[in-house]
Amino acid sequence: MTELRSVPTLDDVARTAGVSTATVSRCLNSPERVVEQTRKRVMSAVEQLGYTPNFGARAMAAKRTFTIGAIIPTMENAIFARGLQAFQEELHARGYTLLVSSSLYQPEVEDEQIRSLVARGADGLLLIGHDRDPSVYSYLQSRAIPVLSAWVYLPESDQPTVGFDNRQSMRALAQKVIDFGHRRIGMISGVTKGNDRAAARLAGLRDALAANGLDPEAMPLIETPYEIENGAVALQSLMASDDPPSVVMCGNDVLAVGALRGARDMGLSVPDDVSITGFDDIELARIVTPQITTVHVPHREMGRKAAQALIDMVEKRSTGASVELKSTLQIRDSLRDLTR
Amino acid sequence: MTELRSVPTLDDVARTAGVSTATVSRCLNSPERVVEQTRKRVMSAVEQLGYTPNFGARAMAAKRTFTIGAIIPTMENAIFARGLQAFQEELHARGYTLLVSSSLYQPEVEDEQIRSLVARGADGLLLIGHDRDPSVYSYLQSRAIPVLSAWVYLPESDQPTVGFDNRQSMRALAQKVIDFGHRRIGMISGVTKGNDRAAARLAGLRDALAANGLDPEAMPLIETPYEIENGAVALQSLMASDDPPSVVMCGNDVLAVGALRGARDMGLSVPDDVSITGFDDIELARIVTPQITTVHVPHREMGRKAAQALIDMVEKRSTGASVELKSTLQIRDSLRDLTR
DNA sequence: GACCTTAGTGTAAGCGCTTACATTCGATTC
DNA sequence: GAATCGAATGTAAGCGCTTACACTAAGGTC
Repeated sequence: MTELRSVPTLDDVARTAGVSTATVSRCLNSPERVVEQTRKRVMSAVEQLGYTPNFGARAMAAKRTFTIGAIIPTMENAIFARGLQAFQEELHARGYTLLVSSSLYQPEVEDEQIRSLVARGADGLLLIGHDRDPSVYSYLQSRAIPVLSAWVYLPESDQPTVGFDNRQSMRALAQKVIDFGHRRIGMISGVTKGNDRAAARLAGLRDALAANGLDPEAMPLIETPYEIENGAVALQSLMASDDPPSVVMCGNDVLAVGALRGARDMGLSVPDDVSITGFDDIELARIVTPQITTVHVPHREMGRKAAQALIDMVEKRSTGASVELKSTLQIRDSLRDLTR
Repeated sequence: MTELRSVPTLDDVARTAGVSTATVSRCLNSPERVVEQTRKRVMSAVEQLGYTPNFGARAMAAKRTFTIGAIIPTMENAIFARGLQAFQEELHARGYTLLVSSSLYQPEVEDEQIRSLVARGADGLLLIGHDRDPSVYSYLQSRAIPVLSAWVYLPESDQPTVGFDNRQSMRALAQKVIDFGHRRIGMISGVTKGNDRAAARLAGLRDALAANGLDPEAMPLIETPYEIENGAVALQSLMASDDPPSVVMCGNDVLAVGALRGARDMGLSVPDDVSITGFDDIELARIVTPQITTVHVPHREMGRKAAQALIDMVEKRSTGASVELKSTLQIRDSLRDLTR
């Protein structure tokens, strides 16, 4: 039965140690400014009382929180997990704490989360993608809160970005697909509205088609939220056509895995009856059979670089330059080479 | 070029609206106590200034944050994602915000995160599993912060739990495996130290062995962190034995998927050469080929129930009763029935 | 020996909010 | 018409912390 004494405050510690509150605060925040003997006394009082500083009070007085906020579209699939994990590790190593929320791909929810993180005193914010209402950026700017957009690379943007060129990457993959002799190409894209990464990937595929004399407008296309089940349904609908595609390119690996299952459920063999490609190179892509041809994104590196860049901005070491990462093609069994 | 005026405060709003700060505060927190006309004036001032309440100040004055903290072992694989998502949705519906951190399965890190969440004013805490240093619980108790342990069901514990009986569930699966004629059973377990769920699953398997006249001590066992790669390595090591098991039961689906890949890489066919089982029934289990026999855990329901129970505790409607959820066996292709 | 440093510590003014209590004022009651 | 009441609003005291500034004492300097 633990007694329920009230939570100890700085004052209690000061009284117990026989010093002023200022000294206690200094012991905690810049110990080198306090002489050893005093510090020991204070620390043992801290220990004895089980004191933990009140974060809100500290934030209010110091106007710093050493907290970074991140808002990702979803935690449910693995797209962001690895990058975020690396982001978090790097922050931790630099003495910052990460606060995460998920927006469920809904701009209004994201808005709310941004305000909530700001209200909580986040020193900086990591957002995914860059396409959002300008008022969001002006709100953050008026509060002098650094923002970094990740998972995209847009050097010409006002805001710094850390990521890769989604459009170019998809274009490269599509070029490979075309080089393999595919002409009837279908796509299962993520929802492009409010999602610049999805839109860029779609655009990249169209670029490749146009560059090879194929009609981008004629391409069978289904837009659907990033969920496995949706990939399965979409594939079946594409393959039900009179002139089904020889390859279905998916907006990400989650859709691709779904497409794979869709094909299997339909009795189609991949890649003999239809080829499938993904994007992101999440773990899933190498686990399914056949393994999925995809675009490898250096997620961990992106997370780490994003953390570094954001901290630099927060600590005023830079105003934020964009960082580009290179994606690479991962050609695996789910894509058939028709030229051989 | 947005001007960088300083962040508006309650005072600014009050001045703009020509009322006192108390009235503004009431408009925000209990609007029904303010007459319509005043409220409108205040709200338009809020709008006009782009005012957002300062969370720290609010928490300090009100001693309530409407924030719940959760600490999960990892975000990197999907084990907790679905349950947490449901937890978050339910909290949101009830007006609470969720703060998540991950402990990387390290008790010291978890400790630190707990203190950090408490310092941030969390009204209640969700933890995974129940096996931790008693000082953690007494610390929380001295601060009167409700805690709920999830992913386990331990009715006899001091603390409320919401989850299922890991031991019994694994025992049931093992019984099925034995009923299918398997006698040479190997296990790839998660690290049991500091992880009561992993330990319970291992114990459940041993229970079943003993109950069927098999020697629990003789069972080949590898303990390894929950990662796909580790599952692959462990399986290969188990199968390299002179008398390899006919079935490898894994501590969770992540290990099982790894084991599956390990078998494939070794040229073994599942389930003809070796059967594999998992635990959790995450999406992965149904995506791989063959689909994995596993224990289905109602993750979403668990998340929802946990949120309800925790809020009830925070709002003093209950002191927290444990809730048991039922797991169910999912027999799929990765387990061979040797009796037919 | 008077004066200046400087290191170590204390004093006290906020930071932005909520809320107990005080005040005001129009409506109701007799 | 005076007394009473209650609804709407205002006043002001903290909540727990950081930090600018003030103070003290011990060395150094000339």
